[in-house]
Amino acid sequence: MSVIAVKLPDGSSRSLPEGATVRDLAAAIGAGLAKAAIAGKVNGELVDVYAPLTDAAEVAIITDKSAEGLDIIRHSTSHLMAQAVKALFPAAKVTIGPSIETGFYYDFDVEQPFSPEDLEKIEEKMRELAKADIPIRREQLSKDDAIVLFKDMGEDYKVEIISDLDADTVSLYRQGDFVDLCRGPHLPSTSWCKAFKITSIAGAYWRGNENNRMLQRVYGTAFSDKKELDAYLERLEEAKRRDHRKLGRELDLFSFSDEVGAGFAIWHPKGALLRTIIEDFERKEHLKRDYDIVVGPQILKTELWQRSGHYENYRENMYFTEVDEQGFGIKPMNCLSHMMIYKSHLRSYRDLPLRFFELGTVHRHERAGVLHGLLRVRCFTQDDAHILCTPEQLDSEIKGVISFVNDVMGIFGFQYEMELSTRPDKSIGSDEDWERATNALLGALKDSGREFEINEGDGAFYGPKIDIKLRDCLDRRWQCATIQCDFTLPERFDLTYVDANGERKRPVMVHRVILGSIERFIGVLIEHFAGNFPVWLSPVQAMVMTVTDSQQPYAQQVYETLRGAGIRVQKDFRNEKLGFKIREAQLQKVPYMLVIGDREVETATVTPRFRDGSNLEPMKADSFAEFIIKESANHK
RNA sequence: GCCGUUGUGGCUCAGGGGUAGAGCAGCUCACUCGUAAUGAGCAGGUCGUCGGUUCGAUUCCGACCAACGGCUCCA
Repeated sequence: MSVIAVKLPDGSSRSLPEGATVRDLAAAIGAGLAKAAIAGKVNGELVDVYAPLTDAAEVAIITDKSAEGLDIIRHSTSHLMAQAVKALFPAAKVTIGPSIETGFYYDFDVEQPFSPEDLEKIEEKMRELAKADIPIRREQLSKDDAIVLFKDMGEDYKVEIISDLDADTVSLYRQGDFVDLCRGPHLPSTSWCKAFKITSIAGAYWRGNENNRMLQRVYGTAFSDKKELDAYLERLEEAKRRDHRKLGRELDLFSFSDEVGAGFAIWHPKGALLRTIIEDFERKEHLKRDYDIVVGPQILKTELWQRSGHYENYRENMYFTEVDEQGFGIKPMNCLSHMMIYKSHLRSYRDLPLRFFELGTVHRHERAGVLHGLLRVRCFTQDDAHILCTPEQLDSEIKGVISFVNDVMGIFGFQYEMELSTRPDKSIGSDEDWERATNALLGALKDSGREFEINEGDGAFYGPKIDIKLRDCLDRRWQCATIQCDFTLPERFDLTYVDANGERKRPVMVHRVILGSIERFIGVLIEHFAGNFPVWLSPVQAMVMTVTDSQQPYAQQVYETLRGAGIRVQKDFRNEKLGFKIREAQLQKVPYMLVIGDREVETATVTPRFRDGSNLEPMKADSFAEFIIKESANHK
């Protein structure tokens, strides 16, 4: 019998008998590894443990410790779920079932949508099949044979997928009587699915196209062991506890009302104060960076929207009204008035760049099913700016915005990632303009030295964009900041400036937001801090509370001193037990509580108690005010 | 917009073909109290909206509205 030699990741090589598989290799290295091997990577390609090795191949063993291993576990678990569904509902047609970031899903075409009880049955069946330890084996078939096979089984979707494939042969995976078209690799057998849970069910269009039939998508998650699964489920619970819709109500920040209308938040005093703090911060930061604050109206004539292209491309998202037989569009974006401000003067190249900043409130008619708390609303305020500059200034302006984003994200304590989105199908403007704009963004991204991704066809209709996704403390990503190039609007509005030679030139425009929508940003902020806002953002920074009625006069003095110093302070002089007042302030997540008892009255001090239960040293009320002011200035 | 689930007092939830209950919050009274809930009493709902079935609907049926979980779309 001849012998082959394979190379391992550490550079060493191993001799194996011809026909040896990945599993054999793992066994040759050690019994522990053989037990942990769920797949292999041969010459950079993932394969099953049953895959035979070839001479001189570079081989790595994949275990459940790696991201690739987890991916395979999830993918195989989705197959296990499909097997269970076919066993319980033979009429169900299988479609696709990939692993995703948080687990996996499988889409089924069924006459009757699954009920919660069905899901329980499916999960139970999955356990049963996993326990049976059914081997999962790969088969290779010609395309035509595969089509016949799936046609005979009535799996029309699989037939469609295979027919679209550009290959002569396809691979199948068989586990018991269940067969699925799949590239693989998969786990050695079903018993390797050890820790999984079906999490939810939802409708999903076949191939993601809303004109197609709606399928039933069953979501689940899987991990290499129970402990990690439990940790994930606990994280879901934590996310639920932090849900900004729940905290928004509990902290009395905002609400929604049927009578007001879907997607329109109403801001209660504490929420409105939080907004104001953020908005004041933004004005200050923009003025620091040479932006000009501007303000435009809420509705503008329909003809203006026609001229800008919004009427053509964005009409279905806009609200329209009529006043004195004149049509108006409620603004879904702030750019138009900024354009008109630019046009109000003859501009020189010496004026540029011009940076117009507006905390602009916009209305967008979002489809009913997409609304979600503050994260997706129909009326929101953007920290919007339009930069008008010469083509030569474009690069440095974009870099300036990226650095602005970096500063602000640092202050709020968010990590972030950047993505470049290119020209979509529905768009306006010439190919040359698109290319120029895309290159400008690409150049700035490369210069930033940070990693970024490219989303083909994801740009706005008027230009390419950089999207910035911040990452919260639960590692979730949120789209907030965006930087969008626009060579089209200056053209449509015939914006010009006079260059050094006295010639009329066309400026370039950049739309950009830093926080994006104040609403969405606050939603993210609430969840990120679980409502425990840092002192500089807390709508109520301190609560003065008395032990008994007798301390009221002094407590009132403390309250007035702090109010006078600009501290956001409230008082609780109710005739309640101290424990009760502390509990309430604690639930309201107020950072500092100032308990005023006889001790404080006698020494004319306050003893600040932080919401984590720790105390500061007793101090005079004005020292406490200074302390809060200093903390706030440092964005603590 | 599409699929599924849900809709009972401010909040969390029970109930169910014969015109509704609990806890918390609210109000009143007593207690004057030192770091996460003092006690007692009172009040509060045309059971999401509009139709239909029925002697009778909050309960059954239908439509609409809204919320929730997704899909598609997006700041």
